[in-house]
Amino acid sequence: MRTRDRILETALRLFNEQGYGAVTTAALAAECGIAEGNLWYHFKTKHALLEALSERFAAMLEARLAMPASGDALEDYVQLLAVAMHEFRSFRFFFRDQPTYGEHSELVRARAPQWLERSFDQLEARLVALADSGLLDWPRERLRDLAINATIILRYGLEHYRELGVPTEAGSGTVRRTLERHLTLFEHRLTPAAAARLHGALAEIESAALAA
Amino acid sequence: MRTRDRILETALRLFNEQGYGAVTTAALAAECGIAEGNLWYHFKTKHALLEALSERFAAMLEARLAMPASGDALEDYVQLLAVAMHEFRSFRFFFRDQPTYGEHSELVRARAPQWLERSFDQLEARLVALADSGLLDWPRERLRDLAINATIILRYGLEHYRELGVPTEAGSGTVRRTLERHLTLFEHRLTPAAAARLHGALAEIESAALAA
DNA sequence: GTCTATAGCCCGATAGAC
DNA sequence: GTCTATCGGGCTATAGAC
Repeated sequence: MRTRDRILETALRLFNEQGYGAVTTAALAAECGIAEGNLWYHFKTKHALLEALSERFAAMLEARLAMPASGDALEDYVQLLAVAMHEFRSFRFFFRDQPTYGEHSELVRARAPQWLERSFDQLEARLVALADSGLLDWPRERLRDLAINATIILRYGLEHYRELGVPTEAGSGTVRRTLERHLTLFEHRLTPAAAARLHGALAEIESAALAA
Repeated sequence: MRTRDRILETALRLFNEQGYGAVTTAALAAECGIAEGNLWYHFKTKHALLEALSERFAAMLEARLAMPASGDALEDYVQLLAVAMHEFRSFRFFFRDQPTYGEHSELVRARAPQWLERSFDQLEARLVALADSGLLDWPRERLRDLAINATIILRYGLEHYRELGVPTEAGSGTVRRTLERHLTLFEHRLTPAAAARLHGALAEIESAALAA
């Protein structure tokens, strides 16, 4: 069973780096240090490998969507940001290459709209908690637009820096910069104390991700 | 010379719909109504076809970046939005598929960072004009972050709706919705009159794009 | 479970007649 | 300029020995 897991981990890494279509089964086998034929023993097709990764991806998303709130609105918001940014990087190719024709699992393509809507719900709920705690002053009927904009900024953060020619590996500081800039969306409507606590907490997210 | 142009137009349409890698030269020739061999008379390689499209893309970008300001800050901002949204749709695959390994022209990959920075400059300048006109109340040192966030929201608008499962063809209303939501970024800091004028102007952008 | 060898396919590109 | 015919190569996947 260890070979199968090593294939999955190596495939995920290579897909994240180069994209599903650009990674040949020959290259994958070489990187795993096994013969190409052995690949087909563990996965009948290349697509089956993608489906196996999709299930791990789905599990990670569902775990994040089921994340309980502690009651400390500010802490909960930061926690969601940390988990989400980790998710974007861990399964980067699912987020990045989704549009590319034919490269995606039916599982992901079918559930993506609902996952996205539920992610908006989740982020919006945490923003509502901030507002209800008196830390954020924002008209409630516009909190959803704020949640959607924040999601887009955070989600495409890595690709934004890649296009700028900035290295995006873990520790590059791009996650931190994305998080800081996303605060521009509503920072001026936070209490000064809440804004200060948020800035401090964001600084720790990237280092926490590196330690993990 | 007309066949060459028809190839370019058809290729651009198919690439925008399916991606460069997913469009085979056989499919392209069939869609053009010509033999595949004829393709190689007009373009030595598939990559040369991409380079030819890249030059048109570059020309469109440079034209937008050189767009003069009329002096009416609000009018100029709306005009920039209209041109940019048209650009995103016209050369959608360049924006969408840029990360996909090997699918891009050296020309685009090399110039992308500078184009992006200059686009931020351009948008920031128009926001500064809004602020200087007294229509927008925003701290000047944070206008660049606002410009970057706005660019990301606008640029990934189509892909955001695609992922949600919403049709994104011209006339689908997704451009209008993206423009409206991007106003959430700073609408509350506009004078009421400016906000009203902006909302009215945005409504016309999509219909203008359809007429064009 | 892992290997070697190879089949089968599709794609980009060439050659050369018209 | 446009066509038909075909090649060479790379990729996914299979067959079968060990």
